[in-house]
Amino acid sequence: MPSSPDIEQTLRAAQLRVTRPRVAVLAAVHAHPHADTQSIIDDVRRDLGEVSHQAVYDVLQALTGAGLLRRIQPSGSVARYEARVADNHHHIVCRACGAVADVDCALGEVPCLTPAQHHGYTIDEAEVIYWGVCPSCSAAPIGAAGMQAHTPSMRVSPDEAQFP
Amino acid sequence: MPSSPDIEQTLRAAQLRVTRPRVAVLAAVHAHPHADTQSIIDDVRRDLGEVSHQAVYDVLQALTGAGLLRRIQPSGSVARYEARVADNHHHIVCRACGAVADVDCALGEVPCLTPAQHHGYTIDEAEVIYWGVCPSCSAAPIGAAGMQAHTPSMRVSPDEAQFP
DNA sequence: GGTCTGATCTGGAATCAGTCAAGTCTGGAG
DNA sequence: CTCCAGACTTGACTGATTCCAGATCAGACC
Repeated sequence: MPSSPDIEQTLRAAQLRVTRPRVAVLAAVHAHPHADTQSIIDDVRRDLGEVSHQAVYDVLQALTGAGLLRRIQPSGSVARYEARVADNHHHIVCRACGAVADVDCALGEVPCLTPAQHHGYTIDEAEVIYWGVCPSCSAAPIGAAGMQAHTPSMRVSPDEAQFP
Repeated sequence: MPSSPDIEQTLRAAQLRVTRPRVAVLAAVHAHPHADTQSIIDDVRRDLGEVSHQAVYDVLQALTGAGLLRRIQPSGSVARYEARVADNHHHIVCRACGAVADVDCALGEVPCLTPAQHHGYTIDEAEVIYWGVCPSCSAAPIGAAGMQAHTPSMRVSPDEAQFP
């Protein structure tokens, strides 16, 4: 996890001004990959005191636009952010609790960008989401029993994404 | 595209009661693959007159649960539905206009369910979204110029998903 | 260090997809 | 034809996200 000076360095390298909310947001995402916006807001406030949600949304958008963060949004979930942007990795999402885990790209470096047909589209990213059930939800089938057969639309509050 | 009796047959086969809203919703999705909820509501109302949005939401959920429809939701887009559920195909989404196109699964039948690591998860579905720019947006770079470098978060109103 | 300027932040309100709850209606089994 | 579980209507609500206008601030230049 990068230190505060590292984070400032990163921001400057991306031609972004260094502000306390930005540093805090970037630190929060580094600390809690796949965190949702509300968790990030909470974490930033724990760090800095009162910060408007608008500031956090703006910062997230700026950092995502600069390529410092990546936004992921599995069906039925709110937007989540992660700081691992260098590689083309994918995600496994638990249908029961919404927990997200990283997976390396199955096919190598920049690989899976060649679909069977491209319909004339210029492809620049392949986003793969594996849906399944995480180990802890498999172990506790009570909670998993009520889940939807297809895409889950319930409010997810995965252990992994909540801050302790 | 199935006729109205075909649709009723399909509903009965899925142990669902045949109601006018259900037939209309199923017909609308067959007619307009990748349509968003609002478009479906509009189409159903054009067909039946006043129908509550709640009814359409309920019907979409029931049909999705019964496996008659598949729900897809690319990041930054609203929920979309399609009636092609038999195979495990994927989608190409245009970053500029949000248009969606189908792609057959690159690896065969039920293939891409084996990620590089599974972290103990039990995988049952792999959802692949290719991000790129569609031919018409490539041809008209004016509109495409302002797009986000990463995931688009603007309100998409793709030609393909709107009804003519 | 002081000043300027454009980017950023604040606070509030608006928007919009989706959900909830309670009452009414109806398809289809008997 | 009757009945009733399931489907639909109505209306309000939630929660995520965006928009706006004015205040503040970081960084560059003097």
